[in-house]
Amino acid sequence: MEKISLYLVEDYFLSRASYKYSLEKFEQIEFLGDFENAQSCIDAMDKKQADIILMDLGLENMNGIEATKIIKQKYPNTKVIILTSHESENEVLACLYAGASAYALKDIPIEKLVEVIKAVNFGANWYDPHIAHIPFNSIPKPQSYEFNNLYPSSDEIKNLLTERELEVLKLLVEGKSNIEIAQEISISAHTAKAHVCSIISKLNVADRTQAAVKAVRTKLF
Amino acid sequence: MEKISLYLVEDYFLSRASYKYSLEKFEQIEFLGDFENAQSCIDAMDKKQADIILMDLGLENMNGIEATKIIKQKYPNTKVIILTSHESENEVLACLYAGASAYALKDIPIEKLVEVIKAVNFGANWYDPHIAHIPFNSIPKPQSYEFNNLYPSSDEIKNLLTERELEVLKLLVEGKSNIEIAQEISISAHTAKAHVCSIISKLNVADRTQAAVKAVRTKLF
DNA sequence: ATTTGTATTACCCATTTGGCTAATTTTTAA
DNA sequence: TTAAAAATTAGCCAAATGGGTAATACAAAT
Repeated sequence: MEKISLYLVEDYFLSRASYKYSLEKFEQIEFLGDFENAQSCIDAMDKKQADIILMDLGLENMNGIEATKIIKQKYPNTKVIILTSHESENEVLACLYAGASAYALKDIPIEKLVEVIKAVNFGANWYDPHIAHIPFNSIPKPQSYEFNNLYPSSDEIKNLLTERELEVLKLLVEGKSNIEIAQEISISAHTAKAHVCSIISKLNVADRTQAAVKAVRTKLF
Repeated sequence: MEKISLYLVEDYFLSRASYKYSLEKFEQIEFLGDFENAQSCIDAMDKKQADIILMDLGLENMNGIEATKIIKQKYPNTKVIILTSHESENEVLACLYAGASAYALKDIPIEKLVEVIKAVNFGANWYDPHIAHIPFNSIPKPQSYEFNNLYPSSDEIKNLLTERELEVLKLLVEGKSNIEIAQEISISAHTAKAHVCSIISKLNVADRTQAAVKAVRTKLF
């Protein structure tokens, strides 16, 4: 069985030594090196690519999120596992956006971490149960569970509405009232209202709030 | 090593037989049963829960998305792997929203499927490379990669508003009027209105539409 | 040349909304 | 125990909203 090669980025010396010591015991793992900052790891990657990088977040100079982004851009085949004690929603999402395959908290037992490494190497993702709700919550809610109208497609809306109506909808989403919309695009309040009525009717919703929510949900604006 | 117990839901008889035949060869897998419709599987789950359910999407009566939702609500510990030929973005997102742990396309080799089953059983997620960009794209783009200003925080709103106000805001986002909100949570229309006013004031917006947009934009709902 | 679709404006009317103040009860925290 | 915060209800009022119909103008398509 092929070994899984691995780099470790962790600024705290003792943690680094401890992980290295623990991980080297596992036969399936080939511990290629450990670094106290992200740049050293990137330099090492330029010479020899690892299958997996264990990445801390709180680092000097370049933080783990930026490092993950750079590494994934240069070496998309290398998988990054975030290994940190940070649990903030923002940091988790930013890491995943940057391309991390897994997010582990530092209290993870070493045996479990090895399982995560194997799963990630296979192509899976893994999120620590404490933060797993965060990526899950970023999945948009479908309108229903029927095949036909799961999500309103943004193209659908674009085709349904006229140019002018889309213009009005955009302002509506920005929170403008009918009168403000009218002023913005230099039409009468009556016209603005007519457009809004038309939008509401075409989108098949009850009021402007739902129209705005629908537009935002479909990533139209 | 503990075996991984498994149900299979697939409407096409030949596919079902083929998967059953193939999967039963693997020692780590305990094939508990196969069903041509989702309800039969749910009924079976009520008697004996499986670790993993392989779920087709296009089924008679109840489709695989609905089935996944129901199963995950009743048995959150059971993991669902979608096994289908559908590749539409909407269906993928709806499945994941419903709680599926993995999404495999039917051309997957059986050995790979078994690896997916093992990874999912461990707690990982897996998305077929053909559709992996879909959940990835649902992760919102951070404003920067600096720790401080990654995203406008939804925690901010959560802290600002009371429990009750968050409840009302959720209904507001769903497009409910004050009266409907009142009925929904069994309070008077006056109270519902008071909550909405308070929300508008606290979020520092002009009206309910802006409040809804702000909530959706910050991924609060 | 005529139809069609869109944009524009207008009016009427019932309902909803948002701002304001104020009182009572419940819950929570100090 | 007392004080503060939150939830509940109420009434008043001006403004905004949404539904309906309808007329005019203009451009594009048939």
